[in-house]
Amino acid sequence: MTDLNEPLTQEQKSPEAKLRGNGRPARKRASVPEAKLLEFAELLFFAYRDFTRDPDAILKDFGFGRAHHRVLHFVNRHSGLRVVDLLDILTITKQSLSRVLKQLIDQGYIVQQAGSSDRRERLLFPTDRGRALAERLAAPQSVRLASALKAAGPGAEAILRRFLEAMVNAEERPKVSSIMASSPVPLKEGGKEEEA
Amino acid sequence: MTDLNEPLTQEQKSPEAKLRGNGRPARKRASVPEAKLLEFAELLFFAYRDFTRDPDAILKDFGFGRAHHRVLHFVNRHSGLRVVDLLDILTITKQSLSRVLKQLIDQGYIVQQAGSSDRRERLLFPTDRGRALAERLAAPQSVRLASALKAAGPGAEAILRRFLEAMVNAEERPKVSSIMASSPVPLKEGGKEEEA
DNA sequence: GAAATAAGTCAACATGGCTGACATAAACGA
DNA sequence: TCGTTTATGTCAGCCATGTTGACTTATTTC
Repeated sequence: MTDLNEPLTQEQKSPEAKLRGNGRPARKRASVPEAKLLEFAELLFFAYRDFTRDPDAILKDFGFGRAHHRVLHFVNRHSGLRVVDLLDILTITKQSLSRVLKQLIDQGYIVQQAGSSDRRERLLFPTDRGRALAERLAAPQSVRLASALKAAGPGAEAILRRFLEAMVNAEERPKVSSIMASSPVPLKEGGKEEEA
Repeated sequence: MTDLNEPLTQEQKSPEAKLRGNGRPARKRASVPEAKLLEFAELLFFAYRDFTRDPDAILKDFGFGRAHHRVLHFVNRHSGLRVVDLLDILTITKQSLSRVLKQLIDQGYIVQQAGSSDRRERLLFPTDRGRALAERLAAPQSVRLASALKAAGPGAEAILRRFLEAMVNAEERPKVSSIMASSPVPLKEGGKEEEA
């Protein structure tokens, strides 16, 4: 909304200002003004801040943190993925992943199964218990998303999808598409599910 | 609190299932199906993951972290805000804020000024240096947002704004609006700006 | 003048990132 | 067949940033 140009507090403008020329776009297409872009950045911060609130509260009761949620989510939604896939998705080191994954396995939320074609691989699957927790964590987020999409108005789904996809690093997009396309693979029975 | 069920050794329990009834929405309006909502949740994760990447890399060169970015951003965009405002925005404790704020002040990115009507208050302002860093951190994010908005297509701005606003907790919305409406307040001269 | 408020500080602790080094099993290539 | 690469796991320690709790200092307010 309004607010436009942004006062510029002091004067003499300070050093940088090397990327943005001035205050007026002038040439080029009517691209979104800088000030408006920064508002979107802020809104994104607030939206994400609250998006994670509900699951965080639930996780606390289980002695887990947000890192556990991320792992459990992707294992549940794309079960059968490998450890290396998870590392790639989360963009963390295997040592970091190891810590939370181990806890989820030890406490019976996730099980591993050696890959059939490559037995070095450890494919990850949620247990019933893991699915239950994943769904419980997802529930408030789904409610929030559904109501926000509704509030956004008609056409929001397609536009938001394009927006979010374009926010991802270009080189990462094929990877993200491929992950999102991967349906959950059923756990092969017969392996030692060490429980259940 | 609660502590409820907790680990409970094996499964044989599958606690959840209490929030979601089944798999079919059946009645109600044609709301977005659960699976699609979870895709948006994933996309939001990927988008935010990459949204923070560029500034994180820059911050590293300065010996700062994401927490410094958040503080500097809000002080720059809404200069003159009080410490308590910042706590409210970030939803962290003052001890957490204190650590990063102190560093930003000590290193000349932010200055404080006692409030004129209430001298207990410490109003926060960016220095030239602080503004410069804030803008440098914002630049790649603005580029990303601008291109994502363009990719989203016509009408994206209004829809995205409504979506993001609705993603914020309802009780928080007035606060967020008020923050976003607050233009930067100029630093009153006479204080000691210790650099520039 | 007492109480409430804004801010700051110290200390201890938890989570979840990181690097580096190294181990094991399985697959692969020459 | 053997040596290398790959997928995974693990130990040890460090860092950033969140937490709680206790307490101090100004300043405003009643």
